[in-house]
Amino acid sequence: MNIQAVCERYHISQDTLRYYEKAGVIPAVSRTKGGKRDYREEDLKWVENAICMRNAGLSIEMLAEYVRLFQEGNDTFSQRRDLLIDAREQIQKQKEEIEETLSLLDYKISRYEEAVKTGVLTWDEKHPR
Amino acid sequence: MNIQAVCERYHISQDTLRYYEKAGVIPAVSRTKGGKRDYREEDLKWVENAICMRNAGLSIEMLAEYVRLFQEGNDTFSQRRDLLIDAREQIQKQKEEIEETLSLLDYKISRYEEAVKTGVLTWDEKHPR
DNA sequence: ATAAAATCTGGAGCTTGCTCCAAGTCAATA
DNA sequence: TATTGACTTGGAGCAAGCTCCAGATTTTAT
Repeated sequence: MNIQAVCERYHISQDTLRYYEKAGVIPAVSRTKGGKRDYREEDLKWVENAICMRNAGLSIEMLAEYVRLFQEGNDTFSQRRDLLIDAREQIQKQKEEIEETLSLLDYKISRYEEAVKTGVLTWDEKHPR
Repeated sequence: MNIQAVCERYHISQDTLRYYEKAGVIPAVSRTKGGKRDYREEDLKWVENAICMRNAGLSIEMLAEYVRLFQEGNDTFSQRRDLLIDAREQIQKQKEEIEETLSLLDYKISRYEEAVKTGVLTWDEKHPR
């Protein structure tokens, strides 16, 4: 599968795909004899993984470190586990920040729905701005 | 309340506080007659709000737009409501990405816990990398 | 065989969101 | 009153994560 097909499938630019490879976020992709990238099943799995983790907000650096450990072989299981636990903690915390903000937004939106109707914006004192 | 006390209370730098004000993420802060910032109750509410929204991942630009509408007065209720709904949708989506990644991470971590014990790393084919 | 389209590489450039710095002002203390 | 320390501003600098570009190579279509 050529790079164009991959970037269409995942709605990601060619530049970003090449950048991910150069940055080590995915291992070196298979090539045709002409030197063009030829994404195999395995490569696509790595691309999906990178997109998923990046969408959740994990850093390029962290993903590259995982790939580095992966390529180092079976002596790095515990380091990889620790890295993944670290990643989980990071995004779990982010999820909590989001939940807090969501509930605040829900409150504010309800106040604005009312304000749009009545022409008056009111805040319950128990709530922050 | 002076700027130092505020940044200590919220674990945020003086530079960031001044930047938020300059960027319009919070309205202009009250001043002493000497020209120093003097954060009143109202100012602190805005600071808290900015920190909460930024932590959830909302952009400086979006927060500044809200403040702009706020300062424009009561004719902007519906625009502010729409902006907040937009914000909610953004971070709701982000929360979903995180949840997807969390469940993938949980699976991978469990595989690595096992790998660390047994020396062998296995993937269930139903799961992605 | 040749033109056009796709891909390659290395490196420069861009955007966001801070972060740091210099030079000046204000305030409290010795 | 002099000095020290906190605060001010405008602007430069920085890190992350792309994004764009130029010039070369490969592939496809005519």
